[in-house]
Amino acid sequence: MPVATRSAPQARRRAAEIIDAAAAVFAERGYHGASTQDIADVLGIRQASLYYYFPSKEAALEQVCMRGVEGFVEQAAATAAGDEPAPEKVRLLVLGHLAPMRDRQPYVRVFLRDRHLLPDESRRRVGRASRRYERIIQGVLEAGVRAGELRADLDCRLATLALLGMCNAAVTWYGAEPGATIERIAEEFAMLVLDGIAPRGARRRGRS
Amino acid sequence: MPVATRSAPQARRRAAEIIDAAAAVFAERGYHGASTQDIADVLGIRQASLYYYFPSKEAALEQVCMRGVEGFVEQAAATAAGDEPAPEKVRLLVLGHLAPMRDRQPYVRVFLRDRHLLPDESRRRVGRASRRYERIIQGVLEAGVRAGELRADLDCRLATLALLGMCNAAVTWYGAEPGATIERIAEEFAMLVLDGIAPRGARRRGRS
DNA sequence: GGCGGATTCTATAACTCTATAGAATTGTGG
DNA sequence: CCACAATTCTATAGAGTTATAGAATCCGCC
Repeated sequence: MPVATRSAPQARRRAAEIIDAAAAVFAERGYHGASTQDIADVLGIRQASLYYYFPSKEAALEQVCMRGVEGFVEQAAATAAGDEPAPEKVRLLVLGHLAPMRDRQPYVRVFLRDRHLLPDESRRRVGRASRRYERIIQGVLEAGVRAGELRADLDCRLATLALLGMCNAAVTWYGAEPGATIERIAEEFAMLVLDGIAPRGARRRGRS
Repeated sequence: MPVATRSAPQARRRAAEIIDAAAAVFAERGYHGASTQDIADVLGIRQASLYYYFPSKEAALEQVCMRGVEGFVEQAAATAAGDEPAPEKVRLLVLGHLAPMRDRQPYVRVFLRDRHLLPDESRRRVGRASRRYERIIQGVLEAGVRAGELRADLDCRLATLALLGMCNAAVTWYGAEPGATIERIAEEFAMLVLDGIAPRGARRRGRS
């Protein structure tokens, strides 16, 4: 019965190439700035041929965004569940957040910039995932404060937003900053978040 | 000779309203996602009437972006030239960077997201301004390190990028985070950057 | 070698968007 | 109240975009 000419793995690989091209084009020009013609050009096929692989441009964005988020929540949840001290967890969270920017930069970039353009249903779905992710990180910080492993007067909400903003920005310049590997960035960012840029002894907190 | 019917101030005010509308629409939907029709709808006028105020949609983006950057370099240069200690300068830089997000959020938002869509010449101009801004901040950090006011082993380049990323992200959620005024955000972010989130004594640097 | 599904192509409908041309309207200073 | 510049309008050209229909081609397998 199954008379498949091209093998299923072959077909899946081709489908992945199509989405790769879409991700690359969306990442470079933005969803609205990119045309399906641009995607076809990258692949060397005709614009209409794309519609064999996805039913609409929006559906392509959805696939790209889905690959852009995948793994974040799981990785963070695993880190949060570990029994390392909070500072070490923060280190792991930073690295876990930055690593996908090396491994699937275009996908993450599109997700971060254009997820709000998704159709209602999937937008709400990724919205929920994002909020869950934020809450995991914030939870790690709050637990750290309770355990006395992090500063007692920390505003965990703002610290979470700061951490995410700092890391997310990397997607815009990673690859253009010479010498900045993901590991180096992660280490430096973690150190910065944990200890700050002021020297060890000097704490100019309660006004000198 | 000058027979102006509507006074010049009146005309300038109207022109500002037009650009305000463009900024609001670009900020909400992105440059490519927004149509000139959308801008006209906000103003309650016809799409073609906009072209009395700007010669092209691109020119409107240019005006919005220009107002989005204006002041950043000047403010940072003034802070850098002051004689406060480096940590205090960092505090001022953070506040100076965040304040425009309260006072002209749509403009800053459009600038941050869509400046790379500008036509070549103006893109290069704002590119130069951005680089100058980054260099001022990085210069403050480097001077602080040399003066012993900041940690000696700091990577000033990455710290600069971290600081900017952290602050820039605020434009996406400021106004949606209840209770987060610009002053509170600035204070918290400055504290975070300077001292980190780890408690005062605990420095887990040279592995516990 | 040729069958049949998988893949790509041609052609085009239907729509949206920017921008221009020129007419109509508005409102103020003389 | 009128002349005239400033402002807005109607109408539309022209280019580009998404998506569909159906034909053509490809290719592993019998």
